[in-house]
Amino acid sequence: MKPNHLPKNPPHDLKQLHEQVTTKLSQANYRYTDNRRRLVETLARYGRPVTLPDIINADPALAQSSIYRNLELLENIGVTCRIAIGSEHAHFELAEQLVGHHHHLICKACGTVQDVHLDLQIESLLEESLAQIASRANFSPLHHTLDLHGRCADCK
Amino acid sequence: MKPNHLPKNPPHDLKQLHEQVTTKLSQANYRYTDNRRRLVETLARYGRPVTLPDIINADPALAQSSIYRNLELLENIGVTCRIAIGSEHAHFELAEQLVGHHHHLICKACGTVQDVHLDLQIESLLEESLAQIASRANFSPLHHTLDLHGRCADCK
DNA sequence: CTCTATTATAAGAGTGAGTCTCATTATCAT
DNA sequence: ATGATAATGAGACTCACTCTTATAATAGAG
Ligand SMILES: [Mn+2]
Ligand SMILES: [Mn+2]
Ligand SMILES: [Zn+2]
Ligand SMILES: [Zn+2]
Repeated sequence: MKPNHLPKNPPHDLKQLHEQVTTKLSQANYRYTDNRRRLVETLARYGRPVTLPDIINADPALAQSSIYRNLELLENIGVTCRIAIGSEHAHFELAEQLVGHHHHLICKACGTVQDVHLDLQIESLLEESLAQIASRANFSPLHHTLDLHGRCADCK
Repeated sequence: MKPNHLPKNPPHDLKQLHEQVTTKLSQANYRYTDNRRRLVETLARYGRPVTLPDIINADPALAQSSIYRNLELLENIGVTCRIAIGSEHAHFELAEQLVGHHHHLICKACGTVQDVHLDLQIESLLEESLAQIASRANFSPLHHTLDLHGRCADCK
């Protein structure tokens, strides 16, 4: 029912990603500066939600304040997404509009987050069930988040 | 964000709740002080995840530092739970050990969080699917979180 | 009931992730 | 080129949360 499953574009296709970001930026009358390009590229290279220190570690030339400013700008036009883990740092990744709907494995030990995809059948059953719950509570649903918490392969 | 309000009628199983908390505290060699009793009671009365200002608003006699300290202590013995919404304040509620497994409706406008229960059949299908995903990623699952984001009845 | 060791409290100082300011720099339009 | 606008980045600042520490409450021994 709900078109929550948008086409997934593999993050290894950097050129196509940059084209999509270019379009979104120009539609909002923003420039695709070198700073922004490197930020998007860093997120794409990681391929999983990362913290601000992760980003600076991958590209130390980027300034903290500029990264935060651009992450907010890019989030507003649907390029990136901020996710709230329990960790002291927020995590950032490419938006589902670009990389498709997915979920997260969150390691309680090292804090790393990994993308995973739910079986399409369960995903749609879940959507249906959540829509029911929402209408019962007179709640307007926008999107859901589903995280699995535990210990990653490296930490167990 | 609109102010939060306590429900008029406290649940009539408060006594049982206090008994359970007493047991957990004494097993860990902690005292069930007046501060801790009032904190647990405030969380029970709200019946949904609340922020620290919410708690102080409901019981202004409680000191901020004591609330934080006791919330951490109570979380360590499985009485309360801290949840990370995107909001500037963390949210706290009674642990699932005490109130059962459930999920959350999160309002993007006013920030309030509401407890909801998923259909048992879908819940077990989901568990199964997540277990598969975890084993495929060599990940040791502990628990999952499922939130529906949107606009609550009051805000839409 | 004292006395004492231990636990809990609370005011305020401290921490740090994230935001804001503003002077400088880059880019675009003419 | 010249002026207008957008973007940058260093550092000041905010504020949710933690830590310190002096005081208060409690349990247990005698
Ligand atoms: Mn999903
Ligand atoms: Mn569930
Ligand atoms: Zn790990
Ligand atoms: Zn609302």
